[in-house]
Amino acid sequence: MKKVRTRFAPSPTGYMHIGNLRTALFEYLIAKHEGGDFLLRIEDTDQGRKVEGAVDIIYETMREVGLQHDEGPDIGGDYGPYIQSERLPMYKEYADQLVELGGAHYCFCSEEEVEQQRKECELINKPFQYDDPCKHISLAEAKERIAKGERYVVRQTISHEGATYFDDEVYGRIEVDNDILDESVLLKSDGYPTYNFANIIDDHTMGITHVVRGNEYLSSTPKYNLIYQAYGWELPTYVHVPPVMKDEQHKLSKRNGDASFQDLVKKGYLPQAILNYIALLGWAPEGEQEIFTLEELIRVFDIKRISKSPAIFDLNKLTWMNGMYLRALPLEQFHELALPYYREAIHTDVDLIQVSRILQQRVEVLNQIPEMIDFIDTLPEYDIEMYIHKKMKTTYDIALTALKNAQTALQTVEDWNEATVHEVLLALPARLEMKNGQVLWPVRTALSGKQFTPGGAIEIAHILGKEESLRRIQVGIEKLNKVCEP
RNA sequence: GGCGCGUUGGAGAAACGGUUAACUCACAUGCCUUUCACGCAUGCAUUCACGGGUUCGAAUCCCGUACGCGUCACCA
Repeated sequence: MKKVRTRFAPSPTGYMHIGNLRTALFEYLIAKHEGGDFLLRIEDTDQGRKVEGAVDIIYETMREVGLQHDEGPDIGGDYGPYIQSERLPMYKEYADQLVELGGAHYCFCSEEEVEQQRKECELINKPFQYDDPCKHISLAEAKERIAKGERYVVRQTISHEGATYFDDEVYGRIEVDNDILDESVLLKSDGYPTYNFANIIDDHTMGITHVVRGNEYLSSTPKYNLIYQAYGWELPTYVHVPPVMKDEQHKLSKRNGDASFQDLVKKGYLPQAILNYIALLGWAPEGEQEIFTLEELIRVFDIKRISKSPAIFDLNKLTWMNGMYLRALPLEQFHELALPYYREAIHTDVDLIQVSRILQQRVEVLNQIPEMIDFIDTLPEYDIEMYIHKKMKTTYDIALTALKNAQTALQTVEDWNEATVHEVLLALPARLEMKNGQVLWPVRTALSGKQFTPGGAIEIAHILGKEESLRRIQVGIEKLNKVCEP
């Protein structure tokens, strides 16, 4: 059994697509599940689309999610170079060889001539197939014209007899009649290979055993298999994967403003959570487990369980999963991740590790943090009606009583910490013949001025400190005094 | 339009011809609880796009229809 080799071959466009990242993940998992190699190849033949620093973003992303490649432009390997633009001379050589083998021919037609035929096809609503007069030019004559400096392309030669098929690992046997196959350009007149040709040559010369790619290539794959046949090369195993959609009709794409990997990270999604979530798009594990480490994914991944139908990216579920990851983190690690977000909202001197303690159980996405804790810095303006809570059975009078008693009780606390505050506050309900909520709800409201807060009255009081807590309770008392009869 | 592929609840999905169609997210309700969140529990597809057929029996096999996506570049 040959060693499995897969490749991730992105174009350096400046960001990492979620769909591409998922393809990379599948490629990585397929290789690693079999103990094989995963390589990185940069497809930069489109010079017009080149973006400065884009390659670094690719390295950075792969590093962040832990998809470590075994060979690539940055680390080398036995099959280099791993950047397509550095492999240019090779494609021409292979193209010439293919012509000798009868799998392609030189074509001297102008783009206008091709365009004209395409228009005619469109007019009668026929699928476009270029009927190339150059097919009948003898090889000797063609070489002569090339020698004289005529511009030419190398175009695939396809016999219109019969049918060709291939067996895809996901979609099964795909078969098409040869007479619908267009003879497309392999080597452009500027000497650059077309994408598909470069792919064939690179995949073969790099010993790729499993070609994993989007299912948009499903219908053109038979055509390119003809090239493998002409060279006498062994076909790779094909794994076509279904697309990742943003809704039923549209693929997820950065061009439509959909989130890229780095956008999500910027919002506070963890790379590991993102990776885990996208593994579940178009693939399902055998059991009921959904949270997986990369190691676990490698172990359980199975090509057979890749789905044929498109999967819609659900931010909702990613958010849930991100929360699971956040909660599973050691406190110190969560704290470190949260720190930058604290700085956005908190400028007073509070014990931020205490903030992390109560926040970790409640945050789902890190960028929710500033909004959740803004009350720590300054007590927001709040409506007095917040003191009324049906379930807690509070009224203005009860709230006022609770606050006044809390105030006097808290003033006596010397050593201000959660235990002491807890002790003092929880002594009140019994003494006042109230329910816990009737005391703690008003106190929490006075301390935060918010409907919902991370943590309860005691935790918040601890974080705010004695002085600020008492000040806020006093504010609450004054508010309530206005509506309560003395 | 030709060709290719797909279609299980709002989303991800399981099922591989055989009792009440797993599980997760979302949603709803209840419990827990000082709010929220967590956690726990319950509910949420009499039905698998639709119509035929095969079979004792079909979401699962076959045929057709509809809808969606892809592809038909000297773009990747």
